[in-house]
Amino acid sequence: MPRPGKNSYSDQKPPYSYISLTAMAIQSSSEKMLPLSDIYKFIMDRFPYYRENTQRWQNSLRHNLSFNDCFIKIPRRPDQPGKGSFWALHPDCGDMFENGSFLRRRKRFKVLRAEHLASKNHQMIHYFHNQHNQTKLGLASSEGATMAGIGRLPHFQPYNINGSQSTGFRHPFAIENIIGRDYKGVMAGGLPLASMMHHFGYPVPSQLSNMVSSMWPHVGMMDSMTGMAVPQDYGHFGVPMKTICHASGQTIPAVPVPIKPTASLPSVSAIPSLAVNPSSMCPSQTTQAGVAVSLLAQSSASHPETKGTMLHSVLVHS
DNA sequence: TAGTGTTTACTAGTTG
DNA sequence: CAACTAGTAAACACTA
Repeated sequence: MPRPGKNSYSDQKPPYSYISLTAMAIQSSSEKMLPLSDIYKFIMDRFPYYRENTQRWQNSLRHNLSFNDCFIKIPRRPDQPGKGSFWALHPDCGDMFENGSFLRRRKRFKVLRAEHLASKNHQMIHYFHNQHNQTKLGLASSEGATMAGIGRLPHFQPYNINGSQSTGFRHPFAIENIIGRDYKGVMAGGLPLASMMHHFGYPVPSQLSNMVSSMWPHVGMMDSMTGMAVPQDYGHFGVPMKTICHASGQTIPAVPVPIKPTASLPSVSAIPSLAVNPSSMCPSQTTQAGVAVSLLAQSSASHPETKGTMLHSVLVHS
């Protein structure tokens, strides 16, 4: 990577693959699906590098959308006139990048043929249309998830039901998770940033997020609570950071939980720090964490293999 | 007609 | 070193 301080980084190529960039764009949308033109726009808005050679990278991006099973095409409804379809993330593609590199996945996400047909052409469409309707109706998230049959889909939490990201969960592809993601279980919370930097050849989140904020200041900022980068627009719960938890004026250390499930990972109920004490948290954090833990417990019961992933976004008051 | 979507082919880099 | 992933180019079909 070029050294900071020299010229501007804004026209440097971001350290993300097209898959990452596309996923970020999709995850940034309120309905978790975007038409191609809006994906282009998201990328160009945030990464000046992609304001040039548009034909080249947009062709590549379209290739990725078609080629990779992690993206699903959602046909427009009659009340959504326009060109092209919407693109969304496959619910099960959440941990493709669990090795921490957003340039290269640990494995290509591939759905089984039968699932491919069913899931890409029916179930997902059904879900997204349901989600849209429930968003309009303001149904509770768990209710909506059940109705849409998405409760069976472990990685895909129904964000933005009720018009806000109220569950406290963030899809692993959410831009703030991609940019400011925990690295192989490193605890960002009480560790001096400088000491973390010595451990990895590739930037750990603090490095990466510092780099990102210096290269692309319009993308994100450092989260004072976690040392992780978050976009300027959102905190970890999809609301401006100021509104999250500063009632007492003090910063509350947050402990990102390793995204990768480990053999030693205790059950949710066995994690002392997850025994959330509502009185010790600000209201929004209480609600968010409560819902998160509750959903997590639900999901873990039926999908224990996803526990680690689900835990990733739960911020724990230490 | 421009934008969108699919497919094939190739190169380069990474991983096991 | 084989297998894999990412990026790129290009051809072609479809459609608003």
